[in-house]
Amino acid sequence: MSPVRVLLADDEHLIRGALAALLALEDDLLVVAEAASGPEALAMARAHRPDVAVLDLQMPGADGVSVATSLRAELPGCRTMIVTSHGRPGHLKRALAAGVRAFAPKTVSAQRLAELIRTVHAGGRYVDPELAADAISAGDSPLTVREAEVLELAGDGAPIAEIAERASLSQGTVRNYLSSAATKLGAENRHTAVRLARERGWV
Amino acid sequence: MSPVRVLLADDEHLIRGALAALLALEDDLLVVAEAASGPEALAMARAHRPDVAVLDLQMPGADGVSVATSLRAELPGCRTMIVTSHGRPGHLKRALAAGVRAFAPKTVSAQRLAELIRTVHAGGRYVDPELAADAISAGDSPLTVREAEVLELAGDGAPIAEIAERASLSQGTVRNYLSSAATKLGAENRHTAVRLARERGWV
DNA sequence: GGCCGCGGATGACATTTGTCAGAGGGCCCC
DNA sequence: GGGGCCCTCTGACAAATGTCATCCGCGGCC
Repeated sequence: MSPVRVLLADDEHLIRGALAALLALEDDLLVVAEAASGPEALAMARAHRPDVAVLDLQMPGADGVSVATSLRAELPGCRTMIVTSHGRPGHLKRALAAGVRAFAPKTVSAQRLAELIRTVHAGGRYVDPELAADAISAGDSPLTVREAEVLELAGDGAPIAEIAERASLSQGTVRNYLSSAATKLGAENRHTAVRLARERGWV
Repeated sequence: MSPVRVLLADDEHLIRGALAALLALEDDLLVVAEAASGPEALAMARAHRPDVAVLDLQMPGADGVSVATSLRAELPGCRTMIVTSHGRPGHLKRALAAGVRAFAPKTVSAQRLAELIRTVHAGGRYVDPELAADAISAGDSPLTVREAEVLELAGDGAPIAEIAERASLSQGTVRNYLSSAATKLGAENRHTAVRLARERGWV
């Protein structure tokens, strides 16, 4: 049986290299390409057509989920999985929606990762139980589209005026959205609201 | 010549394990202990007395810099180095002040890391050139002790009243500190001020 | 058609925050 | 002793923000 062809994408050279070395020890796995950014991961995937793509969630250029979305369209035969340091419930949700087959934190062992790659290649799925529990308990976002939009623009602490301009809304409207978003999230003001929404992966 | 005894501390099992495997390939390096948190790193160091401690900056319990500080006091013979994903200028400064001998981003290769460990063991020092440049251009914190303190309490978006209470200050004083801090940082409001100070590693 | 509910928008009003001037006390250094 | 810097506080005013009542348009439903 021919080995599983794997693409590794992670911007941290140290980790990517170490991972490649470890996976190389497995007879049935073959790392055929490595990438340090989202776009590079796409290019490498096109060139090497891997069976499984192991993607870091945070990468320069394009994050793991958007890479997975593109891959799904371009290389339907290529299964994708996400590995990440900071798993937020919303990320998991977005990832699954993008057709990602597995979602694991970087706290898993290399042994386990190898197993996951085999599982995914065989058509299976896997989601870290703890992340899954978080995602379920966090539930769906109670925010409307506009609320989330405005909340995102408020993310870097910009004043209302700037948010209003960037969203092409009146300042009053922006304030209402922020207010209702904060109420829904149980926050005292928009800044804590932003933080909470981020923690739950809703922005 | 006996090998360099190395302690690896990183909360991401995947990376720690992979790293250990890679370093094991070097004849002159010996990973004698691994830890997944700050306190565990300290305990392992006490038990195994490594020559060099490779510490992740972000760990549960206690971050790399505080571990380095404790190690310096308890095991003066143990050299410390920090490896991190997100290098902020202020972290570098704090690390050097704590007696850390090397500071590198996780984008370095394992080969390079092995070299660094040897350099540090031999008494040398190393700072990633890019991080060093950032640190120099960022300069010293213009904030007074209290300003930084209040700014930190403002970190999670709490209202002034709460900050004042937690800092045991009058609300007016808090507002003044936040205002002057924001002015010094060139921010429009305290929230962007917090963000900027965080980026520069001043809080 | 008429009615209801809902997301979206607006303006008015109250509260919070930012800014400024000033003032007293403590500390260090010349 | 004097000067300078920081800490703390106060009071007052301007600006930003939060809250609320209300209105509009749209789709579903009786």
